[in-house]
This record gives sequence, C-alpha cells and structure tokens, in this order.
Amino acid sequence: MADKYIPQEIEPRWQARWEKDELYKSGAEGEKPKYYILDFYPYPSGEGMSVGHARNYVPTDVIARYYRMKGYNVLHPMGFDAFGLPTENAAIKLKTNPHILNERYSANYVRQYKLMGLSYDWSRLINSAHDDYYRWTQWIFLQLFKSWYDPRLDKAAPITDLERELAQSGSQAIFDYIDAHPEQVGVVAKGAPAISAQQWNAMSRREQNAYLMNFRLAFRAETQVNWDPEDKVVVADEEVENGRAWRSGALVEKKVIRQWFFRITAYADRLANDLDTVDWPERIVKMQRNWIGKSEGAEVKFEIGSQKSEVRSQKGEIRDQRLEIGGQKSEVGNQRQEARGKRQESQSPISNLQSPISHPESPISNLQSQLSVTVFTTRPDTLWGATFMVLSPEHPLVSAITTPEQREAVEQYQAFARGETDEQRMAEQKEKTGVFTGAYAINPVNGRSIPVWVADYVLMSYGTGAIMAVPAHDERDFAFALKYGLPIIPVIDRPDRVAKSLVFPGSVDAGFRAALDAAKIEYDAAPVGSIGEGLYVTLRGDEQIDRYIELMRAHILPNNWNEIVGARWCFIFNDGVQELDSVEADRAILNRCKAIYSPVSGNRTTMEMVNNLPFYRDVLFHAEYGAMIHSEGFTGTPGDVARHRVTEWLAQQGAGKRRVNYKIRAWLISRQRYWGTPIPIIHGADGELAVNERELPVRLPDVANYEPTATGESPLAGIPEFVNHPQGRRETDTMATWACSSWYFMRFADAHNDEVIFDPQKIAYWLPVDMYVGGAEHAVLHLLYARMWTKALFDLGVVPFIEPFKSLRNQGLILSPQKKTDEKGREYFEKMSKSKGNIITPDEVIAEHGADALRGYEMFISDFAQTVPWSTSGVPGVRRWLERVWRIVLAADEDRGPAAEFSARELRRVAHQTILRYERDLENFSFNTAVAALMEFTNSLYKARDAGLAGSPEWAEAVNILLHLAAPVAPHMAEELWEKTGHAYSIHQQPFPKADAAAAKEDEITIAVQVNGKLRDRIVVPASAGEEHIKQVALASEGARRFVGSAQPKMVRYVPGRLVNIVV
RNA sequence: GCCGAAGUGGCGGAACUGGCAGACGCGCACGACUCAAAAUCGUGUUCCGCAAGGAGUGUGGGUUCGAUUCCCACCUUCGGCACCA
Repeated sequence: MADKYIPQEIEPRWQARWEKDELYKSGAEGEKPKYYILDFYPYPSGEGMSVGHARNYVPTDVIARYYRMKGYNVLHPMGFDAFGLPTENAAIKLKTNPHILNERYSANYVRQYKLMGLSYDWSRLINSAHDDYYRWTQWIFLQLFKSWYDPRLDKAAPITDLERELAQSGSQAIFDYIDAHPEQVGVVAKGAPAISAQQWNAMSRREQNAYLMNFRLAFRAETQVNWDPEDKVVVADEEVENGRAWRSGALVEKKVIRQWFFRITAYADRLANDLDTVDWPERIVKMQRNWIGKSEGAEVKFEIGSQKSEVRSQKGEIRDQRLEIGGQKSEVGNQRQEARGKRQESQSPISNLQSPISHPESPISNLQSQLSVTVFTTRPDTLWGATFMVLSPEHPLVSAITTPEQREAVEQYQAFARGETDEQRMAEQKEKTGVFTGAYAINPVNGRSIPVWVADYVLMSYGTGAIMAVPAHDERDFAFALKYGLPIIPVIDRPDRVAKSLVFPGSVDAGFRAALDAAKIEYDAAPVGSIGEGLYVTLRGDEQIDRYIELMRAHILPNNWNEIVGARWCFIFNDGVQELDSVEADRAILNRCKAIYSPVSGNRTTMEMVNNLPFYRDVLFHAEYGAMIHSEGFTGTPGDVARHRVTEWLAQQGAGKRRVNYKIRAWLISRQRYWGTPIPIIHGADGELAVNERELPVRLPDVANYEPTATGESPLAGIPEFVNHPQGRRETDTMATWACSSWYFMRFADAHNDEVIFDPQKIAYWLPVDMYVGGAEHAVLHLLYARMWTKALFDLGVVPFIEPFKSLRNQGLILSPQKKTDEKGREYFEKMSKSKGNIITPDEVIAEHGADALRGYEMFISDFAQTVPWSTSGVPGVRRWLERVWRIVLAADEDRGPAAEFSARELRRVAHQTILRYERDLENFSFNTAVAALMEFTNSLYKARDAGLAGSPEWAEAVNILLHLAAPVAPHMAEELWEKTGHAYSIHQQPFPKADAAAAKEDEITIAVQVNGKLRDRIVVPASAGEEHIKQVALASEGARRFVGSAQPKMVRYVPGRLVNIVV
C-alpha cells in the first residue's frame, strides 16, 4: 500500500527546502534569454487575501515556473504598494503607527503567498513605504520637476535649456511652434502667455520660477480640484466616478487649492499612439484612448458684433427681435442679398466694450482680440449651420459681452451653475438650461449674426469653453435649440439618402395616390390625428425624391403645402419649392405655413413645426459625415474631405486654424495626508526649490497624530522639525500612491541599489515587463501613469524602452459562491467582501485540501478572464485528480479496473499530444483547458494501466511527462513524486519535455460521414488514406447508404481529416 | 445614450483557420468492492421519443454543401464612459 497523499505534510516541507535553497532566485543578467512576469503591485490590507486574489497569482506563478523549465531566466518578483489611505485610516482607528501596520500587513501577505507555493524571488521584495524605495520616487519627482517638454524635440528636456532659451529669445518661438503643431498643446499650461527675452530678463527670480511652472513636468498650480470631504483629501479626476470619490464614496466638492501635478498632457499624443505597439486587451486600449480623448478640429474666431435693433430688446422678447434682424420678410431667392446687407451692418464691433481680460483660451495663439470668442469644433464643415453660440457659465468673457438688459438673468444663471454639484450637473437626461446674453457673434464664414447664449452644457474645462452650436448635426445643440426656439438649418446631407414626407389629408388632388403607385414610391396610408387619412411616404435616394417632388408639384392643391424632410429638406407650395437652407428661409417657410394652417402658429421654427410630427423624428437630426449643403461655395464638398478643406480655407482667411484637443488633464498628485511619499520641495524666497538630491530621502517623520486637518493642510504642517529647512519651508503635501506604483516594476531589476535608482545594464536586460497580469480596474489609472513615467524617464535617458508592459492580461473576478436573489427575482452572486462576511481565504482552502488543489482549481475554475462565482465543490474535484495522479504514479497495481484496450503506441501518442496541448494552452492563457488536458492524460494512464502497460518503457516515459507537466500547476506534489520515484532534486530545475511529433501523430483517423450536412455515420481510415479512397469508404458506409438510397450524389465534399459531406 | 465583452446541458465551462456541439470537472443515476457506509473503480447523463428518428449553442433573418463560429436586425447580462463640442 502506497503512502496516502497528505498535502498538509508535503507542502510545508518542500516550501522550507525551496526557500533555504533560494530555488526561485533569478539568475545573473545576460546569461540566458529573460522572461519578466509580473503581478499588479498589491496593496497589503489588514484583511489579507481571499481566493479571488489568488486568481492572478496562481496563473502567473504557473507561467513563471513553465518558462524556467523552458530554459528562460525568469524574473518573478513581488512587493507592496504600502502607502495610502486605507492603512492611514486604519492607523487612526487602531491608534497604531502606520509603519507598524505596514510591516504587519505585508508580512501577512508574504505568509499567504508562501502558503500557496508561489515562486517569487523574495530577495527582491520591495515596499513603497520604506525610505530606500521612496527615496527614488522622490528622485524621479525631482527629475520631472527639473524638466519640461520641448515640443520641437518632442521629448522632455532639462528646464535649464528652457531658461537659456528664454533669456536669449523669449518663448514666442515655442508658442509659434505649438501653434503650427497643435498635437503639442499639452506641453504648456493653458493660458500661459508668450514672453520676450527682455521680459524674462527683467523678471525677479521668483517671477521667473513662477513662469517656469507653466512648463515643468512636475508643477504646482492653483486649480479647482475634487475635494473628498470624507477622507479630507484631494482626489484626481481619474478617482472620481459619477461625482463620487472612488474610495470613500463621498460626493466630491469643488475647492480651489494649490496643488502639485504631473504634466501628463505633454505626453497625450505619444500615450495614444504608442498603444499601437502593445499586446493588451482591446478594451483596455480603448478605455485609454477614450480617456486621452484626442479630437481634431479647428479653432474658429467669432467677433462679437452689435445689433442695433436688439439694444432695445426687452427681456423675454429676444426671439422676436432676433427674427426681425434675421430678415423674416425676405422672399425666396432674396436671402443672399439680405445677408450681405446685414453683414455690413453688423461688422461694427462693440468698440466701447473692452475686455479687461486677455483672451482666456488661446494660450498658444495669443490672439489679441478686441472682443471675440474663439470656439473649438471638430466639425468645421458644419460652420454654415452654426445658428447660435454657447459659452460656458464660467467663461471669462460672459460678463464683458452681456448686454445691460440681460445682465441680471445671466448673473443669476451663473450663480445657479456655480452652485450645482457635479451630481446635479451630470444627472442623467438633464433638461438643458441656458440664457441669452443679449450679444451677437459674427459667423466668419458668412458674416451672419448669431445670438450668444450661456449654458452649462458647455464645459469650461474642455476646448475653449465656448462652442458654435450646429443644432442640425449635434444632438445637444439640437435639444437646446428646440427648447429655446432657435433656428435649425441642415448643412450636411444624410449619407443614407432617406427622406420622409407626410401628405396631409386634403392637401393633394385625387390622382396623387395613383401617381405614387405608378412611380413605385413606398407609402403607408394611415390616419393623421383625427383629420382623416394621410400618406406616410418614405423616400430612398435622390431619384425617388426628385420624382416625388415633380409629382407633388403637379398634384398639390392651392393653399396647401407638403414638406420633404431628411435627405432633401424642402417645402413644396403650389407656386414653388422652398429649401430650408438658411435662417431667412426658415422664417419665410414658417410664416407661409402659419398663414395656410393656423395650428402651427405657435411654432417658433420650421424644425419645431416638423418635430411635432412623430413620423419625422428619426430623420430630423444626424451627426454623420456627409456632403456639405447650404454652405455657399462649399456646397457639394464630399463628407470625407469637407472638414479638411474648410479648415484649410479658414486658415487662409485667417479666421481659424487646425486644433487638437485632449480630454486628459494634468495628473493631480499631491495629497494632504501623512501616509505618503513626501514631496521633495522647499518653498524659499524665490519660490519652489528642488531638495538637493544628496539630501534624499526626505524622510517621513514619526508623528503622534495622523488625523487629517479640515483646512486641507497635511498633518505634516504641524511638525516644525519637518517643515523648517535652512532654505525655507518644506512642502507638506505627500504624493498619491500612483507615484509609487508608476515605477516599481523598474526597481525589481535592481531592488536594493543604494547608489543609483537602478543599474542601467540590469534595467536594459530585464525590462520591459514581458507579461503583466492584474485586474481591469486599473485600466486608466496606474496603467496610464506608469506609461507616462516610463516615457519621461526614456526621454531623460534613464531607461531604454518606451512602453513598460509588453503584454497585459486581466483576470476575472471571483464572486462569493452563495447565490442571492434580488427584488425582481433575478439571481446573482455578490463580490467577496469583509462587510458581507462572505470571504473565502486561501488559508482555509489550503488547510483542508492543500495548496496544489487550490492552485489547480484557481486555474480550472473558468476562463481566466471570466468573472465567476467560487464553487466549494470544485476544489475537491481537483484534489481527486491529484490523488489519482498520486496513486497511478506510486501504486499502479492497486484498484485495477476491468481489462481495457490501450496500446503502448497510443499511450505515447497521448503523452506527446498532451505536451503540445499544454504548451499551447499556457501560452494562450487557457489555464482551464491546460488542466483539463492533464486530467485527460491521467485518465488515459488509468486505461493504459488496465491494459497492462504499467512497467513498460512507454509507461515510464508517460509518467515522467505527466510529472513535468504537473510541476508548474502542483509544484509540491510533483516534487514529492519526483523524489519518491527515485529522481534527484529538483523537478523544478528539469528541462521541459520536448514533444515528439512522430509519437504525437495519429495512425488512424475517424471521419464523420454527413448526408446533406447531417451526421449519419463515422468511418475509421488510416491517416495516410487518400481523398478518393476516403470518399469511396464514406459512400459505402452503412449510414450513407441508408440515407442516400438510390439517389445520385450531387456533390461529395471532403474536408481533410474531418468529414465527408454527401449532397443529394 | 455611446463604447466594449458575453449569452452553449441541472452547474463551471470546451470546440484550432466555417467542418462530428457539449471535451474536462461538478452534480446526479446505476453497477462493482463492502456486513454496511465512506473512499475507490467502472458505466451512463443536452432535450423529446420504447425505437427509428427529430430538435438543439439568447431571438428572428441571411450567406454556405455545412454556422456556436461569418453578415444584418433585435433581446438580455456584465464592464467602461457619460453634456468632451
């Protein structure tokens, strides 16, 4: 009788041995090809790990072990992202120093990792909260502080280079360069002015330092930030979800504080472009691109013009005033002249209104405007359809352009917008609100006046904080225009060429319907309200539309009209056709319709009128690219070139220029809390000074009290010994942990170097990370930050690679096994959490079934990326497999089943096929099928045993292969069996078995026989059989004969090695 | 609303490039061993049907000799983004 498999006895023994022998220590650099496999930097919490955490640690460990056996020099390290709020909050609650908690928690994590038999190189263990680590976090901060992004080199450069340039020639050339290369907008602070060399040289050192803050990659600026009132800390944009702080769940407040940032915006374009070079899950790449939010378009300058008639306008009557100016009396064909007349009239700017503020949002172009508003648009091809302009309530020009009549309303609105919380502002389906400023802007493409509104759906933080509204082709503008009765003029053709027309009862003569039938035009006859039966016509394509217009003109009755909306936009009267191609036409059409049919008299625009008919709703608005219409000389420009051509033309006219905008903002890094890396800056007489690198680390002092202060100051501010420095006052903010985790993967290459951040040769050998594995929740936080630091360090010559993580994989979540039912009766599984008391720990699973069973089940549970509930009965299933392996290896003679058919040749084939399957599966991260392959292989061994093969050379080979393949999955059991079968320590240092292609090859193949695609029989033929032979055998098979009968096969198709399909 | 992923037995899930749907495991049933039970070994297990056979991969269409796989429309679930002009 063989020994029983007792993992509780085997596992600790081997773990101790491996640790003593440093079996998993990485080899020296350069001796072999390397493979760097890394888990996401864990945050050690007081709760320890659950089986959900092991979901990535086990597979990465399997991969690490597999690559070691494959002959690679593997780097598989572990460390702790120890700074941060959870530990600090726990420290406050437990009244225990966070340093002590850190050591306690991370030691517990290490204990759990070792319990699972994970093969980390523990000699490289790091911890962000240790000063030998954060010293280098501070060092990187200083490198960024001492650098700026030179747009001409497209890389980071020493700030001293910039200072030299400023002293010699000022910054105009830099701004001009950015102007010509708008991808680079993020290299300098928004709103920073260009200065001359004289201005620079005339500045005090303090003023110069303040100016340099516009350029530094680590900089301090006063901005409105997200303040978390619960944790009493500032949080980054990336940490706010739906207006709530990511960690605490508290509603964030707006607060204006001086904060430290990293200028990630300078890298926006490279961060987006280099995503093409990485092997990452598509969704993560997408999320990063969305976050960076690059959009290309144009900046267009609109002069603010006066409207004589509007000066007298009364509040509430704005609309009518505007319409009067708009030329309501114009006749068809006359609008062009009217527009010209108006242009001259409105070209006199409001000269007595002078802006006290320099232009807010053209930091780069430094346009010196008397009074103009610059808008950003991605659709310059829609400029002719801009029927109004909207400014953000915070736009600095609002008060300058608002007329006295509108001032009160505008100011009230601004106060309202200010008071709104983010949650209110973002409330779903929020009704759009806004007020008219009384001012008009001149559309530079046609000289027409358009009203300027203020509305909170325009954000100050994006673009220029002002938009031209093109309601026909922008959903938001469309909703706003409908609500406030602003005109909507289509200027882009519908690419689908669909138009609709509703023929009112009694509007056409009796022959019309027959004419439609004859022309083969689709329509539905159905009641129109309660006024009788109408025709609901849908037209597809220009030809149909033209024919329809012709018919309609012939059949429309006097004092009636019919409209075509969608692809054509025209109104057919019995004396002519009017296109909805301008504000004047809008007015003219509406007036005529009102005169004909009084129920529409309440409508303010033509669009509002047609919008009342639900039949039309789906063709009124579209945001697609299409040929330009109603756009003077540009009419007919195809959709694919329209934006480009208009932008070029605008530039020639001096009315606009190409622009790029990014959604991504500067990365807010400072936190007003104790438990973080101190920012190595001193506030001296001349402004912010870098701490001398020789003085690093700036150590976190021990304090008695970690409570955050309600004023928003760090607890460090209350420690004079820390704050006071010969050169001034120390910065008391600390860095968010995102800084710590933005470079830890580099430190592993040389974890304990005290001289430099890391040895350049070691970093060149080990980095970048070949395989990076963790949860998808860090898609835009850590993964974006780490990429930026990598690129900055690359620019500065510190590292030789531009992307830190070559391949990335996300593991799925593990949920609690208990099924719950919600109010609607739907079943679901909860996440594991301490508060719900449903955590299953690896410790308890290991105590019962051993680490190898836990490991096997973590792999086997599901597809690696799938979210899945834990199953308590799954672990025993895997354990049963381990026991089967144990028994078949050690006691092949016990518990034999009935005699079976299994040849030695077959055993070899299965063994070698399993090697191939296993390799393919591991490389595809298909851990579940890799385990399944091992289970099948084990089952085959049982069959082979029952066929009497135990003891044969083929048997020995098969067992040997099984142990090698099992070693990465169940390292303890494999090691024990390796020893018990008389081999020398350690199986983990054995080379991985090579698959023998000849042995893996099948001798016979089973071919499916289908008749008309349905399986009717199977035939077994030699693998070498030819196509003709196989077809003959298939046709002769019983199943085929039965279903083919006497019929003559039309076709016999053979799919090599698979099937024969007989078609009759 | 937009973007992305996914819907396959009682359950977790397999199925390489369009080619035998349901591998492997859990559960269940039956048998062997046992005085008995557990463990173990073996057999069976998509549904309907005694069977021959038929149906079947969220729903409805399409392409194809052949579709879980490709195309179109829709439904559901999960994740992300959310007035970004």
